[in-house]
Amino acid sequence: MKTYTISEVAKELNLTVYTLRYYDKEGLMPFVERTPNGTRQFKESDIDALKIIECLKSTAMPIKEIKNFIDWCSEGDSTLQQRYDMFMDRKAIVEAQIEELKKQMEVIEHKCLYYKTALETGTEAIHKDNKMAISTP
Amino acid sequence: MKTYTISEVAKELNLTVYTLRYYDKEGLMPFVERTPNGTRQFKESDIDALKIIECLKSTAMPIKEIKNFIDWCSEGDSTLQQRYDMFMDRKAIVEAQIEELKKQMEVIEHKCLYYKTALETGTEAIHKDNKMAISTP
DNA sequence: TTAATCCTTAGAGTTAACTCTAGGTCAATA
DNA sequence: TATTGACCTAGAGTTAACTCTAAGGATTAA
Repeated sequence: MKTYTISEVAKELNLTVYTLRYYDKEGLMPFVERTPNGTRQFKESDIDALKIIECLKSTAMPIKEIKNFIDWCSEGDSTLQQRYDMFMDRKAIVEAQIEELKKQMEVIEHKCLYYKTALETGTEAIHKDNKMAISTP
Repeated sequence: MKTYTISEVAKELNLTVYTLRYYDKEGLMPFVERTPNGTRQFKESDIDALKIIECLKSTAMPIKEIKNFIDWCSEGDSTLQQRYDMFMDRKAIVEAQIEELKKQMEVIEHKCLYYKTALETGTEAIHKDNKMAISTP
C-alpha cells in the first residue's frame, strides 16, 4: 500500500510540515503509523482523515474540539451518537455562518455602491445629509 | 445630540469595554470625541462606523487592514478609489468564503448521513469496504 | 567518506486579538 | 465628607494556532 511522507502530505493539503507535526502533537493524528525509526507514514485514509480535520477547521472549529471528535473515533461504536450530534451541531453552525456572511455581504455591496457614486462625482459629499456618514466610515 | 458611554456602546454592539478601548488604541476610532476630562463620547455616527468595523471583522479582515480603511476615511476624497477597491475586493473575498462554507457543508451533510446510518445499525461497520474510513474519521 | 537532504523531538518564539490589572480621575450619592 | 462606581491610561498577561530552532538520526549521491 502506497504511503506518503509528511512533506508530501503537507504539499497535497497546502499545509506546512510544522503544522502537521503540531496537529499530531495536539492529538489530531493518533492513527498515523511510523516506520521502525520513527518516521511518519501517511496512508491514503490518513489523508482523507486530515481532509475532514481541515473541513472542520475551515468552519472555525477549535483544535481542542476537533480532538474530542478524533478521540471519539478512536473509541469506536460507543461514541456514534456523540459524533452524529457533533456533525448536526456543526451543520447548524455553518448554516449560521453562511447567513451571517450573506448579511454582511449586503452591507458591503451597499458600500460598493456608495463609493461608486462618490467616485463618479469625485466627492463623498454627494452622500451628505444622508444617513451615511462622511468622515466616519 | 445624544451621546453614549463606552459601556453603553459595548452593550449595544456585544463587545467588551476592553475590546473597544483596544480598537481605539489600534487606531480604529479616531473620530470618537472626548469630554474635557477625557471620557469618550460616542455619537450615533460613531456607532454606525463601529458597525462597519464589525462587519469587516466578521469577514475575517485583520485589524491592521481595517485601520488602513479608517485612515483613508480620515484623508478624505483623495482616497475614494482605494476605499472603493477595498470594498470590491472584500466582496470577492466574502463570495469565496461563502462558496468555501457551502463546499464544506456538503462534506458535513455527508457525515451526518454516514453517522445516521451507522446509528441505525448500531455500528460503523456498515460503512466498511466503502471508501469511508472506520477508525479514522 | 562526506555532504546534502530528508526525517525526528523538545521546546522556544511569534502573532493577532483580546483581556485584565494597577493606579489614577471625576461625579454622584449616603 | 467619604465612599461607590463609572471612566481613564499604560502596560502586562493570555490564548490559539502556528512557526521555527537546535540537535540529532537515517538515507542517498558524488
